[in-house]
Amino acid sequence: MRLVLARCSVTYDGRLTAELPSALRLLMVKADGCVAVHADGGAYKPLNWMNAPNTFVEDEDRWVVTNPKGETLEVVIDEVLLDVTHELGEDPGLSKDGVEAHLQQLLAAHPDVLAPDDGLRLVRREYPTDIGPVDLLCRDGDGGVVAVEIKRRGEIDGVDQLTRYLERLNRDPMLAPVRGIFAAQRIKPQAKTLARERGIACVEVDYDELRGVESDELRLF
Amino acid sequence: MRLVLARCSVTYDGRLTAELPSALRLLMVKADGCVAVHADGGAYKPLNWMNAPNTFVEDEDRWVVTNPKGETLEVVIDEVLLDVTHELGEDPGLSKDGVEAHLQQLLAAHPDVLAPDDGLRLVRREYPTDIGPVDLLCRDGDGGVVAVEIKRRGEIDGVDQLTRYLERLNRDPMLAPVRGIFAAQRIKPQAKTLARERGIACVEVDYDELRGVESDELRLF
DNA sequence: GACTAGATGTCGGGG
DNA sequence: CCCCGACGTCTAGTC
Repeated sequence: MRLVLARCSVTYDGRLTAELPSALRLLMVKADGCVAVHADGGAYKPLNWMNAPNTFVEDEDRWVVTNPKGETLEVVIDEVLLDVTHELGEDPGLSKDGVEAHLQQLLAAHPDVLAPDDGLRLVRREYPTDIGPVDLLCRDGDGGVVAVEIKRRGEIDGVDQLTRYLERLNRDPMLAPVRGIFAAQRIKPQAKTLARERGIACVEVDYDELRGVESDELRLF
Repeated sequence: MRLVLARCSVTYDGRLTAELPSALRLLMVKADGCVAVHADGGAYKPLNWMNAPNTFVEDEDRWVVTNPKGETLEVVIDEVLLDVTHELGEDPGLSKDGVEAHLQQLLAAHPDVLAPDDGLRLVRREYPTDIGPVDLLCRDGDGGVVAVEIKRRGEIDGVDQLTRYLERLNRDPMLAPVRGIFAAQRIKPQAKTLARERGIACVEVDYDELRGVESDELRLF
């Protein structure tokens, strides 16, 4: 990784055109060749950047970065305060926990939480349709089919997504009629309203409680 | 801005839980207090980060960053290769051109491009509804109302967005019936299919050609 | 503060 | 390679 603190101006020409007048900034060049131009603020997003793969041509006071898509980043350097290079090596990488996948896993194991009185049983996770997989497909105690869309945060586009799935599923005479459940840790009022209009049930799931149920069960063994 | 190259391990506990085992990384602390942990690859996105505002507590070999939402980033430092601090000052900022706003501007000036035979005239840009503004509202030669949704890239959620607007607009007896046009530089097949099912017209707009029309008109003055 | 829509979104998975 | 959905999305704008 190479770090350069420099007074520089930058132009990007690609998916859009953007310009940065001359100022002090950090130029970061990573081992994979990607380049980022950072100001001293504004979260982690750089002002300008070019992701790998790209070609890097360095002149005395000018960098030209181009990529196969024909985008260009040009840095004109007026003054250099720092220019250091270090090899960091491969990163062992990040392990994550607690995202939507885990919520889906927990609900797949405990579909009853979604509708305590309906006797829901899981048919399949990621049930395929021609427009993508439904998170959970279940049947209730009466044999009725239930499609479940799971989000960490329930917003209006999630309701649209479930609506599209229901539309497809209901064309299958083996499944129809299919009803929908929209499940999330928190569901926004607008999303609830839209769901109600469309006859879709909303369930707000308590993630910590669900993990509690899970660990209770483990404790039984 | 402070730049630290260090062998370190990192944990984040907040919207999710994430861990990074010990390795050489770049720690970047900006003037606004935000912290980013970068590996030597993987585009501009850091492995872990905490955006401002947050509180930063530094020990001999441990950083603890917390924010008002109760999220925590902890960095345990094993070895420091570099630790430099420079004041960069306020950045003059980025100027952009060519995004969706410009496309909307061009189409507002030339709605005829969207349906050459219909005699479209612009009624209003950003026509308000109770769920947000429609990009363009037009009338055709027969007085029929047309709602236009503009995207740089036409995808399925854009069709959903326009569908929601049409639903609202068609409740207004002064406007109904309202038909929809979905305009973008490129429209994905799935989005076209969904639009067709819903009776929404798709128009792929040539941005450069449209700019050409614009400059031709300017030339007439 | 809530809600909406845009982003050079980025990133990862599946066909 | 494109297509698609998730993201600690982030961010700017409106109400």
